[in-house]
Amino acid sequence: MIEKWLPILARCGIFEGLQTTDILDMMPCFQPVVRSYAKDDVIIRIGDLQDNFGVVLEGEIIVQKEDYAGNRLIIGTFGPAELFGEVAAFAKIGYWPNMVVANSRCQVLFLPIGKFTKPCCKICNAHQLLIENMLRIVSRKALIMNNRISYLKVKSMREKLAAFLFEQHQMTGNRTFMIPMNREQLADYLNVSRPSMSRELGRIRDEGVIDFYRSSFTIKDIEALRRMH
Amino acid sequence: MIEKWLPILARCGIFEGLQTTDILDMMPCFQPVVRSYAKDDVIIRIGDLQDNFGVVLEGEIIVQKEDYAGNRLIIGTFGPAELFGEVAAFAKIGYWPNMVVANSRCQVLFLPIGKFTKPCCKICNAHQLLIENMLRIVSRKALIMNNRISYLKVKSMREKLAAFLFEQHQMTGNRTFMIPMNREQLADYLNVSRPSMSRELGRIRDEGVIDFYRSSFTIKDIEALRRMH
DNA sequence: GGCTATCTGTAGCTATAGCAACATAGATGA
DNA sequence: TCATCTATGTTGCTATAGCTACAGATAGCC
Repeated sequence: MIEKWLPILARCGIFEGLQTTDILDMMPCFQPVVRSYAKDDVIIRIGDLQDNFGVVLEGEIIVQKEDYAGNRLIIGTFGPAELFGEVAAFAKIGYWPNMVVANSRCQVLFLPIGKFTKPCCKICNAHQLLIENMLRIVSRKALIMNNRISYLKVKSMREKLAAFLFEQHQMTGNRTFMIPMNREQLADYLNVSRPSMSRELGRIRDEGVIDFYRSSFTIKDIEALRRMH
Repeated sequence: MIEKWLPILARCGIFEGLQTTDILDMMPCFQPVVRSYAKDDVIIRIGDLQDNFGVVLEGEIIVQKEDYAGNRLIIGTFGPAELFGEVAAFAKIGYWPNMVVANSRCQVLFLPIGKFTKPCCKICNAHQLLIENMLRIVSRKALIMNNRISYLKVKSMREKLAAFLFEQHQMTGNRTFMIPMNREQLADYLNVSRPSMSRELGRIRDEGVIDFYRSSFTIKDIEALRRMH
């Protein structure tokens, strides 16, 4: 059953430097669990007890915060071979600090962290490597959050949008690109209201700096966009 | 010279589970550097090349972001035995992503990360422990940032203040406590303007929920404060 | 004691963005 | 093809918080 997902697992950062045969060999030690979810299923609720973390095998999940009033902040979206919950798991606080929902039909593998810090698997040399990989992964994710704070720090919506669009431009290396979110999600990502965001996007377009249609954006004046943030 | 700081290092999370003699033994391998700074000295500029991280030995440092207009966001303040820069160091991006300044006269120890991932020191058993400690530390810090995002997410200043004061109350376990920042710094921490914050603090006080004088705060109505966030 | 720095509180004005409500246009499905 | 639903754009009103400027209070220093 796990064999089916080996190609995905091999692309996963925690197993970097390992052979697929090694991964397969150590799997029984981890006693992994695979679960399936439908779109919009709640995978994890805030406060759920945690002794494991997730690996997305198929589909996409959203990690988010939500307050009593229903305001949502998207922490991130994760697809095949990406991890979630590993930060809280290794901080060992014992419960999930964020909500996780399915953004599409998806399959998720859960790995308990007990076996990571207490080596017991057949390939013990690999143990050291697993921890070093995990240290790198967690650090990277912490850094993404650090950058994320930069977004949220910015006061004006114009700056948030400029920073976001400029980053998308740099990531894709293209002046025209598709963003991986709809308006509602982008607003939740930048932590602003959708109508206000649409209004500001319109203004920036009217100034001739960008153009857009739905999820497709084109930067017409890169310098102006850079000056905005 | 390093001997002088052993009591501080022993309290440091990376050496948890090690004897002070072990710490002393492995120090030559790390080729540590100790530097002194005066208040307000810039310790690290954004973009400085990074192959190490810092341990505060004495005094206090501030990790912050600053934009061209001089707006500042305080990421955190760190005192004796606390680390800074280890997240970026182990994410291996090669440069410092935040600015670090001295909040008082201070002494800082810098440890290169090369020796962490490539064991070579005399006490090699300890190597494994160092990495596991570091994984826990980095995860915790990532989690603090995750919580920090919760603060910044909140739209209204009232909610930010309520969340902050409530957390201070829970941390100290006391209804009266001193906050470790002045008004200007608190405003930069919550990412709001100082006058607006003073105004809102005054309102909350007028409602009989809190009382304060300078850095000393007293919560008079815990339930009301809890309801605010 | 008196001087100066810095910190904190206050007030008025204004710009920004939230919100609700509605309009339009794709997309989906019977 | 039509009907429905969802995503997106638009508008007006309003509340919030930013900003500047100033005033009072405190602390440090000579």
